[in-house]
Amino acid sequence: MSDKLSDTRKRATRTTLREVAQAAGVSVAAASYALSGKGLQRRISPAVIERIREVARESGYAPNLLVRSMQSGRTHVLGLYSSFRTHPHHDLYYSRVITALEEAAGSRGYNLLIYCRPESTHDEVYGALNGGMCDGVLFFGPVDDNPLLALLRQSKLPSVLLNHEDPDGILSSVTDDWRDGIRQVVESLTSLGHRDIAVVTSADATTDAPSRVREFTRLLERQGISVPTNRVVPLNVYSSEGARATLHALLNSDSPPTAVFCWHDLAGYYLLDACDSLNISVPMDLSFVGYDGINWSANPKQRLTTVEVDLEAQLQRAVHIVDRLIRGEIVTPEQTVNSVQLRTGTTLAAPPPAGTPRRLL
Amino acid sequence: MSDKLSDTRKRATRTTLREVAQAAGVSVAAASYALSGKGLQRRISPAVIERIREVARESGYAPNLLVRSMQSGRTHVLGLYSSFRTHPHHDLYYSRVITALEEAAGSRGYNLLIYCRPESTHDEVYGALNGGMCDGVLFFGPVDDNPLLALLRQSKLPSVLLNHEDPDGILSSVTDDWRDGIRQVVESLTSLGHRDIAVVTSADATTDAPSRVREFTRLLERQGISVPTNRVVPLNVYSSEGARATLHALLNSDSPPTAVFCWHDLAGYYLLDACDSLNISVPMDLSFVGYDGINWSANPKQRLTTVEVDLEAQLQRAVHIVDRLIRGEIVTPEQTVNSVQLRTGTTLAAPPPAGTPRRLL
DNA sequence: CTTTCATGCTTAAGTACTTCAGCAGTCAGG
DNA sequence: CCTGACTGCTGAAGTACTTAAGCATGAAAG
Repeated sequence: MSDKLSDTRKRATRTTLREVAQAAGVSVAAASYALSGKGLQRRISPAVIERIREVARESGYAPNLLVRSMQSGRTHVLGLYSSFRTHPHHDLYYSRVITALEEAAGSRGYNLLIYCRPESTHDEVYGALNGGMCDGVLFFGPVDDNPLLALLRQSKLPSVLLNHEDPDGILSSVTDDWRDGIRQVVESLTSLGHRDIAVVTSADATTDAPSRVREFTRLLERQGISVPTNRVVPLNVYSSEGARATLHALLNSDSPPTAVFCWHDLAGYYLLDACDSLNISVPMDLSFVGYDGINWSANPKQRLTTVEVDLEAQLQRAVHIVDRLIRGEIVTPEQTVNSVQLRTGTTLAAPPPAGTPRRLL
Repeated sequence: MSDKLSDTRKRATRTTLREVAQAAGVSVAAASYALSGKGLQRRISPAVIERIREVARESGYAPNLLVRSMQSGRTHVLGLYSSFRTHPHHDLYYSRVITALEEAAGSRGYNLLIYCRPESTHDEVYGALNGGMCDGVLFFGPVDDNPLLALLRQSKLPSVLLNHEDPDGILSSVTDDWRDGIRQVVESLTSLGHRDIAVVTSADATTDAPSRVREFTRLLERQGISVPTNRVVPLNVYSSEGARATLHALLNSDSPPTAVFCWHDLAGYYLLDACDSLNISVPMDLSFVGYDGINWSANPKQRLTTVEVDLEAQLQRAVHIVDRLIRGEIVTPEQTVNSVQLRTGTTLAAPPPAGTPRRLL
């Protein structure tokens, strides 16, 4: 007989502790003690405890976690902010990220709150992340001149950057040693004798493509090998046609490159497929190297030579750090850099002998 | 000069509205009006509003969303509960689910809370879902005799089941018309003349494998075609070796099946690869049909004949329904069934003529 | 017969906000 | 000189809980 509320309010409001207490004929405090298990040491009689429990069960009572979190200051939720627009071509990578994060977060008692609206303003995002709905934040995205990072640094919110270090060194980060990974790629290419090298990048600046590509060309130039701009081509549409178009842009020349570095493996596999359909033999005509170590294992004939990143370990580490920041076990930021390893596949060989006429298309 | 709190409490507590109000020399109410934008119609002078805003900006103040949600009853968060244990072989599918849900949720103003601990008890999960942290729940998982569903039905929590209908018809659901999909598979196989048919299933009962396989064998039996138990084999380890082992179990006989139905596409693609390495020609020696319509597009040579499911549309629909339930625009549950279509690939043909000696291994 | 103590509960304060109602102060109109 | 309206803010209640402190009762101890 809730005379007033049930008439005026429309929204089906959940059972509250007060209602349970009322129905059991006790005070709210008694109900709280009974249901939290602290009843006995707080001297609530077993009979009353049982009665309260019974009422709670019957009414489907579930304590309001918002209130609980407000008081305890803990939500047991980790926020995941990703500036990536979720394009299909990120699926294989993003899927690994989500799956590994779920595993890592769950094992430490956290759920995962995925922030779904990258088109918001920085202030909106900051408000959402720092609004108390999550205990800490994992931040996926580019780091240069990002106003959001300034807000995060100012806040006390435990945060860990993924894949990028904080230029200011204020926030914790977990990254792969991508500079060394790129170095390994460059070294293996040049030591095999490649000097005409192309790069497949992404037009999407929120990905890791720009930094990888920049480092790649920088290192090559230090060895006296320049990468002309017409040999840096984006792969934007991840389809057979898109891959073939990119390949055309790369190879339609009398002196096509002898090797291609792809900023991530998925691009590499699409291009390998395009090579196949265009009768370009890999690695005899053209070598390929990728990045990320994606296990495209249902297609084992051609395994891309790539830089293997232990993404799962990195994400586990990130959750570990943010957990310790949340618990106050550490206060100073930690920058973790995981080493990476070039993994030999079937797509890298020495270039054709100099002077060989090469017309691939 | 927070004399007491800052000494005793250790956790770095976020800036509160009270602190902002104090610093600006106004009441909490004034600060609230100023920051919420309702200042002018509530007659706070522009000068004071500006002062409060300034203090808030400097202190990095962000309103506590837990409190706001507690009062408004809205968190703008959708919970995703999935009983699937996230195995690598779910990646391609789960990735589509997450990506599509992010998109759908974000476009309607929701973030996504992924519940990460399927090993919890039903009461724990119920408490977490119904604890007020999310406005509604998308439920991914098996439906038969699930005690969690009983709790969800009892609660007022807006919920939508994905991929399975509520047997009791109380909860809303969005499913593909999988019975019809299976029917199309059976019809296309039998009309081509296949009568020796094997099934690849999963040992994991929390997947969709059991219901699909049950329906498949049921429909075959109604046509007088029985599927002996030794022709129902699980594929559990998603690797070249695992696929080869499953293929051996299926084909190591003098009368091997002429067609294989795989409960989902990923299994199908792994098996196609195993066939390739064992020199079994598909579809001449053996036909394959899958389910889900996964776009394994970097491997276009062999396209699995499969049942195309518009997962993205379904998830969008699910978010739409749960949104309307949350807003109270609909009260009665809605069962949406999306039609599916057998997509012709390269892996289905008529069986070898009867009497042909067949020894595939 | 009073004091002490344990028992079994209740009261109330605090959490960080929102929002309604209200209260001084000023000014114009009658 | 009094009334009414308007301005610019404050007080306090309400949100659903947790938890320390307190209070009434009865039994045992002195």
